[in-house]
Amino acid sequence: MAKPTKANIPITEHLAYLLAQANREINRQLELRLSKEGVPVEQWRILKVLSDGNGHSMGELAEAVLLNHPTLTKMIDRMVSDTLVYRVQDPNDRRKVLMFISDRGKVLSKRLNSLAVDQEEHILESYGDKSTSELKRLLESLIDSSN
Amino acid sequence: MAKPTKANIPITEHLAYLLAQANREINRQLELRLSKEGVPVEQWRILKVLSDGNGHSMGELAEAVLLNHPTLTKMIDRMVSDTLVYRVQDPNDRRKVLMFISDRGKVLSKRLNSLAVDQEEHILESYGDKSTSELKRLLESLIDSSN
DNA sequence: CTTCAATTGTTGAATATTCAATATTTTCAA
DNA sequence: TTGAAAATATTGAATATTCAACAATTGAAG
Repeated sequence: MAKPTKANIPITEHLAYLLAQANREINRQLELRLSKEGVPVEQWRILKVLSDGNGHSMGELAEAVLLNHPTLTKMIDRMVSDTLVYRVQDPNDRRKVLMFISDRGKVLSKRLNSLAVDQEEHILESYGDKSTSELKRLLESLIDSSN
Repeated sequence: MAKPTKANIPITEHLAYLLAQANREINRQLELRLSKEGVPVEQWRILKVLSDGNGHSMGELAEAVLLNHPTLTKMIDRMVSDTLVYRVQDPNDRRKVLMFISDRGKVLSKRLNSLAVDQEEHILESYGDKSTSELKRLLESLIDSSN
């Protein structure tokens, strides 16, 4: 007689595993490109978010760049030393710190962006236009459905 | 006149970012479930890979569970202390160490699997059958095209 | 008003990961 | 057969991340 339980799924069929694997691979490629500027992926994200020119609180930023608070604080400390960003106390809520991108940060951000865009284009070539946009759509929708 | 360069893409449209975000979210959910057994996601992966009953070398295992060698070595050290897995020197190539799952490891692995399957089912419900299988297909194909 | 809970960010200690160096074994060319 | 190079795993030091505690400010109830 057949077992009532579902057949054992190999790890390579778990969505969680496929996401981790794909993320690892794409991240590795991006890391490699950004390393030409000696910048970790997280700093690219931070600069990119701040490059709208607005002030962003640490909490908001942590959420946006997928880092938890203490890790972000310490990374921002380094970026402040490198004069890529700077802190301003929020005048409307003095618990908050608003982060801004510096001129130097903007210059670097532009160079990083073209490296990142290079990668996107490389993916489009090898993986295809259609698959890429479909994958992005599905990922967005997965993220939405998880909240 | 229009700029010849591509318009600045927001970070939320980069595939690398969407993958990181989705991975973070799904991983967090899985982590939460596995925490009922006090086991990190990586140990679930290790046990799952080893639960075919065969010996797997450290290199092979590191690749399969998405960890680099030194990290895996140290995690395996802990799992050996917990008697979930054990090391055997490969008789055919004495540079290698073959990892095996213990009986205790098998018992734990089964419990972890149902937690992981729970999650898959939860995703199927909220995200849909069709989207899930399509997403998996696209992820596999992205991973393939990256090698 | 006053007080107490919630929010925000940082810090220091504990933990985990990574990098470079090492040890061992195997492979392979001379 | 020998010796150098490659492959495999581990180690220890350097880095990075996380957790829990803390400090400061705000919000809100009484």
